[in-house]
Order: sequence, then structure tokens, then C-alpha cells
Amino acid sequence: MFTLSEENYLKAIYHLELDTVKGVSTNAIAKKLETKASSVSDMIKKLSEKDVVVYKKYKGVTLTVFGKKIAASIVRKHRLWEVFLVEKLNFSWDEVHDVAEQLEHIKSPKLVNQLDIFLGFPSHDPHGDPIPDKDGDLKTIEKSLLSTLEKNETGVCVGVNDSSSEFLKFLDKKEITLGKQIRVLEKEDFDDSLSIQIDGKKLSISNKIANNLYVQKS
Amino acid sequence: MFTLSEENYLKAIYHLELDTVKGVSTNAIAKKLETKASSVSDMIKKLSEKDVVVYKKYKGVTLTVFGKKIAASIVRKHRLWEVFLVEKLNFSWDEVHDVAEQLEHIKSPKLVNQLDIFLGFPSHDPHGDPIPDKDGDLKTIEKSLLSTLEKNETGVCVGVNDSSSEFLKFLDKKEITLGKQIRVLEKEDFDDSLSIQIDGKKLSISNKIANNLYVQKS
DNA sequence: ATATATTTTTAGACAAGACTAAAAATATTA
DNA sequence: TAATATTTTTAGTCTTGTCTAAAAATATAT
Ligand SMILES: [Mn+2]
Ligand SMILES: [Mn+2]
Ligand SMILES: [Mn+2]
Ligand SMILES: [Mn+2]
Repeated sequence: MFTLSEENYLKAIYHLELDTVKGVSTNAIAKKLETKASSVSDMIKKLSEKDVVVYKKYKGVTLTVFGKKIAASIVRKHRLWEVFLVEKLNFSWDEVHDVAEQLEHIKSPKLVNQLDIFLGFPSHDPHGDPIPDKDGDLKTIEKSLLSTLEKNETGVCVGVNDSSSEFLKFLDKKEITLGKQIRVLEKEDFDDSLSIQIDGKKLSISNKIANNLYVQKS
Repeated sequence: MFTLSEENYLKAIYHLELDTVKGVSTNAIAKKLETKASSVSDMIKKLSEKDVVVYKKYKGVTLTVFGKKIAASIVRKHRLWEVFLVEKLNFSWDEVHDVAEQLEHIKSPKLVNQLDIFLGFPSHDPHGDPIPDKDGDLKTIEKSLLSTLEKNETGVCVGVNDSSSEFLKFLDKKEITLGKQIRVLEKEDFDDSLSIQIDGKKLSISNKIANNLYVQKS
């Protein structure tokens, strides 16, 4: 059994491993968890005692197969709960994350299974992120940042890179929601801003936005 | 804000106060929480610092109005989650308690409200216990132990006194569920056992069972 | 009323998890 | 390669919540 704190470390390492080739650095973990590197050092020792990470002093850390399973199960719970909150309890997609951070630590295999059934086996959470299956595997769809699309290319909104409440609310205001089709009308070299077509309307989009929105090219 | 531990102490005191006239004793709390009296002593000091209990050395402890509100909100969450698990996720009534013990500590006012709405504002949990309203008030119905019914009296099953998994499973086996009508056919002086009629069938019930089943006289 | 039993509190210790400051290792730059 | 900068670990401290053992207060029985 893992403590709340251990689970949060495992999840952080899991997410960091997704975009690092080498082991995850102490500093990266500290930054993600808003804690101090010394605290991370301490915890890593405990986690490697429990055989969920491989740890070599000064060399960063890697999840073991077992550790990855644990981490994926927490991510699975997080995302299932987010779906529940949006689909069943009328939360909007910018309100769910903090509650899911709490709910992901509830320990009950039956609860997770039944929730999965109740929600109709969702494959993605409200932010377009894939939900790991029971074995911790996730099927990744190929998605591209909107900023990588060329002029006249089109794609369907499938996810966000930044899922902060601020960004999500901004998208709501602009009526950019997952599932909608976007066509790039113009790319400005000057500031890398985009002119896009969505819902038949023309919209101007800064580079910062285009860098945080995923589309599936179509 | 209160820690997990503090919340559990408040809830324990809340429950113990319901069947004690005087202050709740250190020992009673220790027994309920399966901890040591010395630990209770320590925690009580912290709780009285936070103005949720009134504490006089050696004199037992009482919840303040504020403390009772906190405790009731936890009980409210516990019971709402139990309803959710039974009504929506196909848990049986003997499986929900441990999961609800975890879920009751999730902090999100919106979650509780929306859950309440989603469940249709239930007034009682799967064990027949009343769900405190937003202000922490609960409307108690008058219920009596089955063992207090006289020969030929009838009542409707409305709750259990013992909500252990063992007892609940036993009731399931005998097909005694909340809402069913029971008539006392015979009372044995010898061992205080009962002969009852339920679902048109005759059933023999030990005193231990009759002492743990609540009915509303009809 | 005094002796005995029970309950409650205090004193002191420990584990988990975090922090600061300083030392050690590694990386970068000249 | 040597000097400097950065990262990581260690050492020592703190808080929370728990425990055991012993002291103090209260309750019960003779
Ligand atoms: Mn999230
Ligand atoms: Mn998400
Ligand atoms: Mn319960
Ligand atoms: Mn209940």
C-alpha cells in the first residue's frame, strides 16, 4: 500500500517520464510537486526501497514496471473521475482537476470498475487525455499542436496542452471545444499568430494559444 | 481547514454524543477510533484550540456549534456517497461503508451539492440512517427496535442498529430489506426470540437480530 | 473514610514527510 | 584542464499524529 505522498510522487514521475528519454531528475520532480529537491531525494530513497523506482545517486530516477502500473492506475482514476464530474455532475472542464486530485487516491478496485462501467468505458477525459485501461496501457492517438498546421490544413480539436483553468475558460469564451473542426486560413510570420475558421466563423489566434491546443489532422 | 485525523475525531465525537447525555469520555473516543486514550487526550487539546470542542480536563468533551456543523457535513458526505454507491454503482449495502469512509473526506462544496441533486435529494442512506441537510440538521423519524414490538404488532423495516457487513449479509440471506412490513406472530419468553411474518412467510428471529433491526410501527 | 480500581493526563519517544543550510558530485565555461 | 555554476545529497530540525509508561485525578467498594 502506498501513502498519499508516495502516490503523488509516482504520478509526477510517470508524467515526467512521458517527455524525457533519460531518468527523471530530482529537480524536475521538485518543480512539478512544488517541493524542495532535498525532500525529493528523501522520498526517492523510500520509493526505491519499495521497488517502484530504480534509483542511482545523482543519476535520476525511473519507474519500474510495477511502479508504472501503480502510477497508471492513479492516472486512470483521476481521468475517470474527471469524466464523471463533467458528464454526471455538471462540472465544467476547468473545475474538475482539483477535485480529481483528491478522488484519485480513493482505494477501491470495485469503485473504479463500476465507475468505468457507469460512464460507458470512456477512452478520454474532458481535456482529451487518454484514460489508461485496467492494465495501465493507453492507446495514444496521433495529435499535433495547432501551431504545426500549415495554411489551409484542417484538423479536429482533440486536446489541450495547458489545462489550467485560465486557458480552458478562455477556450470556452472563444467557443473552442473538443470535437470541433478548425481550418488554418492564414499564418502570420511576424508574430506566429493564426487566422482560423471554426464553426464557419473566422477567428484570430495568438501563437500561445495555438501552442496549447491539439488537433488531429484531417 | 481540518486534517483527515481531526475530521475522524469530530465524527466520532458526533456519533458518541448522540447517545450520551454528558460529555463524551476520552476512553469512549479511543475505543471508537481504535486508538489510545493518550492520543485522544492530545488531539482533544488541538481540537479545543480550534474551537470545535469544549474541553475541561478529566470532564469529557462536547462539540461546539461550529464543531457539530463540521461533523454533520462529514456524516452528510458519508451517507450521500453510500447512496451513490448503492444506487448508481451497484454496490450492495454491506460493501459501501469502507469506501464512504474515504470519500467523506473529499473537500468540494460543489461536489456535495451536485451529488445531492444527482441522487434526487435522498433523505436516508442505504442503512436507513438520515442524511443531514446543508445546515447539518437531520429530521429523525421515530423508529423502534423490532424487539420492542408486542405480539401482533406490525412495523415497516426502516433501519439497522448494527451495520456490520456480517449482519447486513445475514439480512440479505433472510430477504429482510428496508421497506418491508413485519408482523410479530409470537414472542418466546425463554430466549426472547421472535416468530415474525414477512413477505407472507413465517420466519424465526433470534433476540440478537431483533435488537439490531429498526421498524416504524404501523 | 480509606483503600483499591479505573480513567485520564503527562512525559518522552518515534516515524513520516517536509524544510534550511551546507557539503558533495556533476556540468559548463573559459 | 582549471575555475565556476548547477544539481543533488546529506545533516540536522520541525510538525503531526501516534505510542508506552508513569503520574495524577476520579470513581468505587469495603
Ligand atoms: Mn486533471
Ligand atoms: Mn484531465
Ligand atoms: Mn457507513
Ligand atoms: Mn450508512
